[in-house]
Amino acid sequence: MSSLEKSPVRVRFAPSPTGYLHIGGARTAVFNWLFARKHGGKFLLRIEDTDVERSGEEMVQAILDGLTWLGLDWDEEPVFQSSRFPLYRERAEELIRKGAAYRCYCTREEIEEERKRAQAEGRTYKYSGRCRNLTPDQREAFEREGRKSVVRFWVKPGVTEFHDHVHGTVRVDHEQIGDFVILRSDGIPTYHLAVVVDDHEMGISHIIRGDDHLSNTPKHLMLYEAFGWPAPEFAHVPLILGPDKKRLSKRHGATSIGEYAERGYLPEAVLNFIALLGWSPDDDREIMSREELIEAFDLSGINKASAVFDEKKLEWMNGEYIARTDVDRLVGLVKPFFQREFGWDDAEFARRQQRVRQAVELLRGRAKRLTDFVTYGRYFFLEPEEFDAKGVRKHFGDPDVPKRLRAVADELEKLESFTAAEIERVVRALAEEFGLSAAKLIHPVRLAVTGFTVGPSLFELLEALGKEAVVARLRRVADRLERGEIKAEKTGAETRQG
RNA sequence: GGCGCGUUCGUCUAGCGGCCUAGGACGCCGGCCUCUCACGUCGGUAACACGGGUUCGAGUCCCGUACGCGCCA
Repeated sequence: MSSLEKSPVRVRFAPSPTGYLHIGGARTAVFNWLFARKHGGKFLLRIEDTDVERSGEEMVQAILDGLTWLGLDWDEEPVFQSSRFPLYRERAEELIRKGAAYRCYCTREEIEEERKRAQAEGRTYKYSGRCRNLTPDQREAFEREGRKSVVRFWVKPGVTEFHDHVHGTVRVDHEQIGDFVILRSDGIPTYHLAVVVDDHEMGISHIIRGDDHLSNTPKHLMLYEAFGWPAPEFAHVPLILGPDKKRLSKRHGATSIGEYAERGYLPEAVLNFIALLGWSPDDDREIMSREELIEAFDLSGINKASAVFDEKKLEWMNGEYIARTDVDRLVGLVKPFFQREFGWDDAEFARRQQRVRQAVELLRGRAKRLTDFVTYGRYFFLEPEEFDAKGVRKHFGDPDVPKRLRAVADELEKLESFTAAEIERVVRALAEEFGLSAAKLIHPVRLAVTGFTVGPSLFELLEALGKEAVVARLRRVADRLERGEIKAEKTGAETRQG
C-alpha cells in the first residue's frame, strides 16, 4: 500500500499483433485497466511487434478495436517496439560495456554440439559461456571468418528471489539459467531485453501479465539490476483455458473478442464475465458494473489457478444484461444483426424501427444473445414458412385445428380495437365454446402465427403483429393444413432450436 | 529432461487452523407460477487430487507422489 502512494501507478498491456485479441489477452488487459482506474493511474499500450514478419497493421487495429469495444480506454500514445530497434541495440551495448553482457560467436551447430554432448553425459544443457572472455584477437578472427554474433546476458551465480502479488515469494537459483540471448544476430532484441527496456522507459510501476512469464521474471530482474534500474512490482495472472483445459486456441470456437461481438454478446457482459475469470471481489457479487468492478478490484483477489472459459455462464450473464438494458439502446445494438439477416439498408431499417422496437420489447425477457432477437424476431416481419416439427405433432394433430383457427380469425377480424385484453377475451370465449381448455387454442394459434412453440405471451404478441397479419396467417395455415402441406417433419425451425 | 507454478462441486469461485456436517454463482434435475418458453421463486444433485507429517484440531501449515500447465533446452 505505502509503495502505491509513493509512486504513481502506471501499467501496460503489451499485445503481440500476430493474432487477434483473444479472451486471455483481453482478460490481462482488463486486469491492468481496472488496476489503473482504481488507483487513478495510467493504462498504457505497447505493441510488441518485434516479429515484423508476422505482425500486421490490421491486427494492431483489430486489437485496438477489441479494447475499445470492451470500453478499455488507454492513456498516452501506444508504443511500438518495431520503431525502437536502435534503442535496444544501444542498451545491449551498454550492458556489454558494463561487463554484464557479451558478444557470442557460437554457431547454431556448435551450440547443438554442446547440447548433444551434455545430453550424452546425462547433464542438463545450459550454454557453456565459452564466449564470455574472448580476447580482442579472437573476436577479430571470428569477425573475419564472417561469423554473426548475438549478445548474451552474463548470468552471475546467485539466487533471485522476488515477491509476486499473486504467487507470493518465488525463488530461482541462477544455476538453472544459462546465459540468455538479449540481442539476435540480426539486431532484433529478444523479448527479455525489449520488455525490460520498455517497461523502464515507460515508467511502468506494476507488471500485470500472464503467468507464462513467471519463469522469465528472474531474467528480467537480473537485467534491471545490471542496468541499475529499480524493478517494478509483479503480478502474474493465471491463464485462461478452453473447455478441454488446454490453452485457448482457434479450435475452441470463438476465441477473439470480435467473435463474441458478432455472436451477440454485450461488451459490458463480456467485461464483467472476463473480470471474474481468475478474480473475485470480497463479497459474492457477480453482476457488476464497470464502476463497481473498478471499485472492488484488487490484486489480492486474483486466483492462482488457471480458469476454464465456460460460455454457458457468459450466456446467462449476457441475458441478465439484456434484461437490464433499456429498449432504445437494444434497438441500436440489434440493428446490425437485423440488417445482416434481412439485407436492410439504413433507410429500410429506419422504416421498420418501430416494429423492431416492439419485437425487442416482447422478446428481451427471454433473449440470451442479440442474435436471439433475429431468430425469434423473424415473424414480426415475415410470415412463417416453417413450423416447429414437435409443435406440429403436438398442436396441429387434431383434425379440427383448421376449423378452429378459422374461427379465431373470424372473431378477431370483427374486433374494433385489436388489443391484448380484447384478443384474450375472444380467444378464451371461443375455447369455451369449443369445450376446450384455453391452452388447446392458444398453442395452435401461436404456432400458426410464429412457427414457434415458444415466445411471448400470445395476446400481446397478436396485438403487436396487428389484426391484418394475424388473420391472414391464421387462414393461410388453416388452408395449408387442410391441403396437407404442413407435416410433422424435421424443419429448420426445430433444428435451430435444437 | 531440469526448474518454476498450480490442483475445492461438470464450470467460475468463497475459504487465509476451530465460525466447514465446505458457502455462493452458472449448468443440470424437480416443485410452484403459467397460454408455451423465459423470468421469478422454492428445493435437490455435486468438490477439498493422493499419501505422509505438524497440531488438542487441517480444505487451510510442511514434505512427498500423481496429474496439469509454463519456462528453459
